[in-house]
Amino acid sequence: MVTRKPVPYETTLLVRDTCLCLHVQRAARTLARRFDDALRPVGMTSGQFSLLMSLNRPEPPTMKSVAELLAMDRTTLTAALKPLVRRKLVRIAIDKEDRRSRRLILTDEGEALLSAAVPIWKREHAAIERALPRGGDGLRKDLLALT
Amino acid sequence: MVTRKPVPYETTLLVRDTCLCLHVQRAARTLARRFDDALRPVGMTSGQFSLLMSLNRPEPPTMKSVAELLAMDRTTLTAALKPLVRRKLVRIAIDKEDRRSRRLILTDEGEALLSAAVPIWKREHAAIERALPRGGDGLRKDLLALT
DNA sequence: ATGATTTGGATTGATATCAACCTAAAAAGC
DNA sequence: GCTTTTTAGGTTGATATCAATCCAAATCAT
Repeated sequence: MVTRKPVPYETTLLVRDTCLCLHVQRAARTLARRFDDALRPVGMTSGQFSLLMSLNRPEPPTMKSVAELLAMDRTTLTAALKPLVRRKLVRIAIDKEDRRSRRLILTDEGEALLSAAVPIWKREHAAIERALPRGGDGLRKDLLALT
Repeated sequence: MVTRKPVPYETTLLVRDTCLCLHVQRAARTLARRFDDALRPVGMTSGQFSLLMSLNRPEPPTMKSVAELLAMDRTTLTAALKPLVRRKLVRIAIDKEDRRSRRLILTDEGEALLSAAVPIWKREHAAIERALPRGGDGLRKDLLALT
């Protein structure tokens, strides 16, 4: 004889109310949508903003370091770069010192687009911090502890 | 004459250190990977776990209500259901009262798989809460405020 | 009632995500 | 030196994500 409801409903409620993976995914989707909407006028998604911004350094970073910074898989980064390279916002160059590595170079067009996005980010981000009862610092600490 | 570096490096550091969208995305990726790894032995991803668990109710929910609960687009839910329906873990039935709506029904196989996943979730989630300096409550509050 | 609007989903197209597997280059061991 | 191992990325295949668009059913307005 097979048990009909092997998972009690209370467990479902417990997961729904406490699961941090679920809560973080929900917040991630909501925030991404919000920034996607805000950045749409300049033709950029939230993920592309984070990626382009991470390339704005004195020394162009390697793919590995960017993937680690964004906590994403290296192959995800490869895919994410394709539309940016196609739009000539990013250029990929083989590292002179280590020919396995690729340097990710923000082009002038990429810089210009990023520049247009910065005030949008500032406005949106300030609004989000205001919505948090205790500001963003505690949240950032917790999120860093998870990474 | 075109300005060379329209976005100051300090802005990049500010975004990297404070952007909640970025921090939440990073944590979301890291947590998803962690639960994906833990749940792999039972053949389920973290997202599929959340989805299947949300179907374990006395009354099978509609797609709209599940999409809202998970804060995901309705079309994302349509896509996410396909592999689950194919594996016969979920069955989709037209609502009797409103023929536009679909009721998502957890099958016996779905229940069995979910049942196998619950102890894994409990173990993993307890470990994550332990890693948070102030426990998960503050984090959950903040994440809810963002959604 | 009946025509207009709203609502629940599906489809298509683009990007995002990662596992599994592959290649090439650098580093380590001998 | 030369072989083995490690490391940086790429490719493929599957699922995830959402915008834009469409369809059908329910609701609203008159």
